[in-house]
Amino acid sequence: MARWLLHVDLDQFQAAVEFRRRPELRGLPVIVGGHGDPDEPRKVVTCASYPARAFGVRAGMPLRTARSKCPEGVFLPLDQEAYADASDEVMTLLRTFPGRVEVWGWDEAFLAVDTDDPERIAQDVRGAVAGLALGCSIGIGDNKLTAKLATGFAKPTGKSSAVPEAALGAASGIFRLTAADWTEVMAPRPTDALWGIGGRIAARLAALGIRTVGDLMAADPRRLAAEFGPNTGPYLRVLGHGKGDTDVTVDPRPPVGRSKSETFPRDLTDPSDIRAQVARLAADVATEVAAEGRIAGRVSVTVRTSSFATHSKQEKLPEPTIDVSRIVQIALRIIDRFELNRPVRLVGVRLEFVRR
DNA sequence: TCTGGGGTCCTCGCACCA
DNA sequence: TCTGTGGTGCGAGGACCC
Repeated sequence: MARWLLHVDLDQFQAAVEFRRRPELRGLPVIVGGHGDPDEPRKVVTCASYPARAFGVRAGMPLRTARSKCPEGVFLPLDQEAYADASDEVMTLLRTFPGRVEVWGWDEAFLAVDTDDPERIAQDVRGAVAGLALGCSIGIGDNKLTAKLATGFAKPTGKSSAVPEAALGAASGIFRLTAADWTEVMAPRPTDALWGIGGRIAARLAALGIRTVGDLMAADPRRLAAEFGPNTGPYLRVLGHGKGDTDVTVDPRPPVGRSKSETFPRDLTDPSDIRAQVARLAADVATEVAAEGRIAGRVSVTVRTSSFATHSKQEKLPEPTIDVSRIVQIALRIIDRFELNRPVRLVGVRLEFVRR
């Protein structure tokens, strides 16, 4: 029997959770984000239902833009608690299948299974998830990278502009991608089709004449190392060849840190207002961290100005602490090191934990 | 498309020290 | 004592992901 990785990705997750409690919204262009008010400035779309996507609405788009593209859209506020509960339901269900489950965010998981018929298991998973009144797409691969990319071809919308021939019949919501068909499927695609390569790295690759996955496969590793560093350079080439992690970690890794940030509806200019917001966020995040019994070893403060320039300063604590007032005091000391001479649109406070 | 919030990991420059 | 060098820790920033 062979080892397979199944990447399970819930479809239009936040919208689907809303459909469960408001079935009358099914089939409508639903847009979830912010407080559900499309007039609210500086809030963005978290999830658009497939009908809303047909209007050009996308995650990350300002709500105001979404409304101009889709005036008849139904705008709903985020309900983190409901999504967390729904996610738990799905992950609990996945753990009833033979195999190992690694949770990957709210709406994704990897399932490692030993089988000669991974499609059969994928169909069973889809059926079980449908029993929760949710939908999912499943990518089957020989590692996490191929499984994850396969999901993109299994999505109902046909996420990619050029869906491979084999996926055209994938109304089943399942697609398999392995080393055997990697070159045929992926080589003609742009480098940012790969999981882990975004717009910035794709642009830097393009400057080296590397535009497609096929180009990346043939690239000189020394040249990549010179451009991207001794670790990232060779790693990019490995990605290009479709090699990926096969380890599935059942136990969640301990978090490295916790942060809170806020973009204000209007820029802040008064330093005392900025200090007050930093103190509030620091107190919030420190209270949460203390409640979980974690110990902060480092405090970091981020400031984003009206021009979107983002700067952060940090301080390692002489003694790790869970004391909220002490953390607030340090955060204020850090914000006082900034030159607050430009309007500020966002501040954030991050705590990094001491490993125990 | 005037660009959220919460994460993780990597790189680079600098200071310090042996 | 002065200078060079290499390791290490820290701070800042970049990039990616959902």
